[in-house]
Amino acid sequence: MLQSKLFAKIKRDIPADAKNISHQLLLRGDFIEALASGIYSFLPLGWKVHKKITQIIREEMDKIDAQEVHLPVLQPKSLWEKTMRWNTFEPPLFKFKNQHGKLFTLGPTHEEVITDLASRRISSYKDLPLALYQIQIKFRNEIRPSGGLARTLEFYMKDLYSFHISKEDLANYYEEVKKAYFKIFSRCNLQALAVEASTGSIGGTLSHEFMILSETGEDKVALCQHCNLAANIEIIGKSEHCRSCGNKLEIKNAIEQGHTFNLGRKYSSVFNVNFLDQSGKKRTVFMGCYGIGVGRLMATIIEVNHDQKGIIWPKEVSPFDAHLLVINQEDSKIFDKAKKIYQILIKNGFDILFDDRFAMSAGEKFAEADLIGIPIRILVSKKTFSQEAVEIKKRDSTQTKMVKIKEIVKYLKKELHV
RNA sequence: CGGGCUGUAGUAUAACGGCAGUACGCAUGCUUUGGGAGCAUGUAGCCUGGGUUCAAUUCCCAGCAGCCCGACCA
Repeated sequence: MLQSKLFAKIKRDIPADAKNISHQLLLRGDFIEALASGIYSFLPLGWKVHKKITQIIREEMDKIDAQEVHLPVLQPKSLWEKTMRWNTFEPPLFKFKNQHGKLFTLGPTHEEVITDLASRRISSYKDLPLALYQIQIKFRNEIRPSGGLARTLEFYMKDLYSFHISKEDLANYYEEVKKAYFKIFSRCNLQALAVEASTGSIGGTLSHEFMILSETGEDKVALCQHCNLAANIEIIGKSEHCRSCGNKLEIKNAIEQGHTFNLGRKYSSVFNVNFLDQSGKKRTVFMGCYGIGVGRLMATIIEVNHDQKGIIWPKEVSPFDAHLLVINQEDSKIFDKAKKIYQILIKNGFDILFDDRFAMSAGEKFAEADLIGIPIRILVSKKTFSQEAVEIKKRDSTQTKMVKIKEIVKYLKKELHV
């Protein structure tokens, strides 16, 4: 991608309305733009990152044998009355009527839809276990959206639902999902912590929140260094001591980034998701559901991975593989060399942002590159031209390194592990 | 929804009861080019409605919008 054609207006000033560092950097780098409170457009840079994150999630879901589906956002009232959540779901549903006066909601989650669907397709123990997921937009009528992408009224969520013949089978799968979640967060360069949590509007018998420790987090988690107990402070009450070993608890700020629920038979019994076991006896399935907010994850990655100059994207979620900059480009030989290097890189399958812009000082190009945070910067200049090389600098380091033009492809393959 | 704060150009801001200013951006030209360049000429703005007043961007009221705290959440 030529940066001269990129749909992005990178801003030098910090937007007055943004307080969170991730919100500031997303706006300055023109990854997103607000339409209204809690409602954002994703611009090309931001949407590329969003797609990278969903790709990681897809890969990890596929590894635990979950199959991707796409369920409706528009959901009829009747479905929500079955679970008694039409008037009780928190935050309240976005509700409206169609032309015939029939009531609908914009789905804030999909337990009703998926369980209803499963009820017509599961009839035998041979149909189980089953895991279905989607990465899809959710609408939540929050009292107060905040922090840019941290809490929005509409956002993409990966929601996974699993169906099992027994409590034990569900418990085993639940652990597999937890492992997949840790993998997803670690690929985003985040350290996650699974903590015991309350089950809220979703319900069920047990739940874990996936917390990313961060000063800017809105949640507080209690940690026991002695026995590794970790819980949302919501569920430990006023106690300052670990309930399993009595050690003093440590309280830390964290961002809730995912939530897994053991639903038991809460939904399956309402929708009659039954099957015949090997002895021909009718039984009701056990269910789990598991969510990750994609937009919030994008913000959290920035909260944890940035410096004073801007974002430092982990390579797996970076909008581009590398950022190619040319300076001293008034010398057409140097500009042509940079163009040639760009061609070589894209021919080898790399996704490159090429800062081909003229009439822009070197300092400004560097500053913008640091702001948008692509992990590898490749510079072509007067100095590198004479050496038949490029200068490579990683975003998270101050070191630079000369790499011969002939060696660039090899170098990048090694760096990006492709 | 309760409490607080704020609305001036694309962005960040200043001043003012009497012609609205600066910086960045953007456009054009010339000069510049290894860490947010220089000069010149342009471009573009007082959230909406009502009230007070000779006169309101400024003061008052209402509305609308945004942010922050509370609550809730991925």
